[in-house]
Amino acid sequence: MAEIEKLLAQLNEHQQEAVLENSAPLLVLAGAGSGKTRVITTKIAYCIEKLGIPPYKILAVTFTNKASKEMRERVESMLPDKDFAKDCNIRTFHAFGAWLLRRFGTEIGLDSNFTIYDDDDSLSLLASCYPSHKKKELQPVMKRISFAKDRGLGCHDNLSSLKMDSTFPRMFEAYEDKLHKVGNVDFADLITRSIELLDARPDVQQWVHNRFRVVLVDEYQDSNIAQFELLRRLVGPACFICVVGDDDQSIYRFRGAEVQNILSFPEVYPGTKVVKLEQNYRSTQNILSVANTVIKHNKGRHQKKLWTANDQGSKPNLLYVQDETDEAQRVGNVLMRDRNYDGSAILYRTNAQSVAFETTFKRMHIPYKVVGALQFYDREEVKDVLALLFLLMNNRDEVNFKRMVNKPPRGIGDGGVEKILSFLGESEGDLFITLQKAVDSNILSGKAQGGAQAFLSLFKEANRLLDSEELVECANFMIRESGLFEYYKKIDNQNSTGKVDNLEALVNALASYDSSRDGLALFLEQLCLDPTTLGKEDPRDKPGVTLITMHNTKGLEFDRVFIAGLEDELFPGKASESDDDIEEERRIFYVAVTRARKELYLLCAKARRIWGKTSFQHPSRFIDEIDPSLLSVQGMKPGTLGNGWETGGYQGLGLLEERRARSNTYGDGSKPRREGIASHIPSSSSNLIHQGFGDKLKTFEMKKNHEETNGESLFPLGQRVFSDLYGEGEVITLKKSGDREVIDVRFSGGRKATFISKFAALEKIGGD
DNA sequence: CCACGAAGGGTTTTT
DNA sequence: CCCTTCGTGG
Repeated sequence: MAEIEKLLAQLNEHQQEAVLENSAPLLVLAGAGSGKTRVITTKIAYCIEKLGIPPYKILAVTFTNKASKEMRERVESMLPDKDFAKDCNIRTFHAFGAWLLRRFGTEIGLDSNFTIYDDDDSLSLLASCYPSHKKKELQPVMKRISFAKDRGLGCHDNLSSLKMDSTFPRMFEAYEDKLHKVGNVDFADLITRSIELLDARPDVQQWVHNRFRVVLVDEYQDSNIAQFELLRRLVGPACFICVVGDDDQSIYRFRGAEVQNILSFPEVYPGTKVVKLEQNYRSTQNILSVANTVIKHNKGRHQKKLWTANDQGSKPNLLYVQDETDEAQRVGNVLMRDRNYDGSAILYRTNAQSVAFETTFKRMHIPYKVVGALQFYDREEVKDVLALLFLLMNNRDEVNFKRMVNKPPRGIGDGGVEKILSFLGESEGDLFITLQKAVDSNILSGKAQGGAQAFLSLFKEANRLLDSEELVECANFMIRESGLFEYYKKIDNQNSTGKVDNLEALVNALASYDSSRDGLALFLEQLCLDPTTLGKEDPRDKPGVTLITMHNTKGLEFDRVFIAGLEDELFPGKASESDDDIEEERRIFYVAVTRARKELYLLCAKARRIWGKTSFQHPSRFIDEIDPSLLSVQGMKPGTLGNGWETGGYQGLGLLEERRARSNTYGDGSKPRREGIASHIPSSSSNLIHQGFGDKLKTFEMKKNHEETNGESLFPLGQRVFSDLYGEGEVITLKKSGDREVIDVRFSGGRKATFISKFAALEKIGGD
């Protein structure tokens, strides 16, 4: 009992207020590092210990697997009885939906053995509705379908807001029909069908209302409309609801997250009490200043004053580096100085960026762990075995049937599959009855006939093994009898890939589950909900530097944070076109910066290999948004040598390599360009470089331009200029991008080049 | 029906 | 750079 008092005593006034309020609906607006998770976990402890609420009556919802794991661990560490924490329903929104549907799905016609289609499977399903369409064409359609479902829209609703063509509702409907027929659900269904369930079955809703006395939602700013609708239905009249969020940390808009949810909460729940947490306990003042100056640039946000009583701390560092290898090396050097690997994290925008760090760190013998990357689940061989297991659970699963019926090849080609599936209608969707009928009718070719029979008996025996609760036996049998074992062994022998080892690892993972059909179901479900944690221990337990995407770091904190790849078109990403897109990217940056407790490093490379081609990078606009006095800068910004970013100054790269890289990147002009800086590079200037101008490439002397920028134009349109390199010319275009002025200059002889005027080594000539 | 080779095209971010 | 897709020859 004294424990809970101790926990409370550690909280500040506002945090305590948030923990102690347990009747009125509660909205906690919590800035980064303000102890938000601590409030939720303490609240859970308080509800159990002080208010005597049974743990199983508490539901705590998060949005990412990592966050829910984190929360569960923290609650466990707070409660004297570990089982209490286990009894609490601490899940992601999707995992909760799966939990509910597994219990009551039969009420809305869902089989109890449904499995969950991931994005790939969903696309395959849609493709099976439209065999003549290419997957490429269908992908955006599938994306829209998911998006619609995330917003709580069904195929019969008004979909005009999605701006799709008139065939879209039809395709949406066809997909939904098919999904119902095969008896599985997709990710969005975990939410939308839960809503459907609660609407269709008042008795189930009543059960839920009786079950949950307390509902807590973390990272509420990331909830989408469908999740909000589900939440509304979960909360009964006797249920206390508390949501916690920060509009500055909303980074899942692409998935339908609706910041509006946080604003309208008090309207939906009249009498809502609002508590604000504005004291940051995590970061130094210097780090917080960087975060604040950047997020200030967002227009659509609530003013709030996040402050800290912490030390000033050291100045955050900004490092300009040559390329991604140099980037990793510099980070490695910093790490080697004090060897605080465990307390350090490298944050990047895209998963692909981890590769450079991994290879460099291996070479430098720096321990590291990659968090969140699909390493195992993604493998072809693993997916194959899982497909067999999915099919074993649900014999209507057409996607996985098609994947495996002829893998490894057993004589059933596309034509054969077509013939088999023509019996689907008279088999009530059961693919094995379908297959049996096809075999009986003798319409398959000789080879296909034999293959079909083999596939049938494979599943017959596998089902028998599963029914006698020999799950591991069953999996091993399928792997060997299907021919996958031999198939992958051969591949392993040819190019020593270790695929058979992965098959073994998969069976090992399976072995820790109950040997029944239910055990298999649980295994598959956990796998679908969190594919990153298959067959290996939690990577966070391993010592070493953490490599992680910025999205995945939400809720985490580190003594030292490196933010890699602060370059235009990488971060903010290439597809960020609208102001809203940029604001979302800026929030991601804000989240990343505020993960750091003591030290912060920002990295910006001048060149980067993307798809095997080197492209020259431009510093991220977010760097420009930081007051330079807040940073300690090392290395030189591209363009500072006075020649724009096109014509040199990239020290450290050989001329040959540089020239080749240029011609690759800009030479053919085929690279799609978005609105923004890059699009202002005229293609003729690339020709100029392409035509062998490299001969004259040299490092130019820095020629500083001392004129003030002040948002004033440095060069009017038509300004005559002189360049040491090009000779006389005239400013032909002039654009502003943020506080950068970018000009194109045409020189005598027709050559053109692009400059940032602030840094351009150009002399004005003639009248002004 | 299948294996192999050429060609083309593609990066966000997560459940 | 890697992965999927498409076309050919057996």
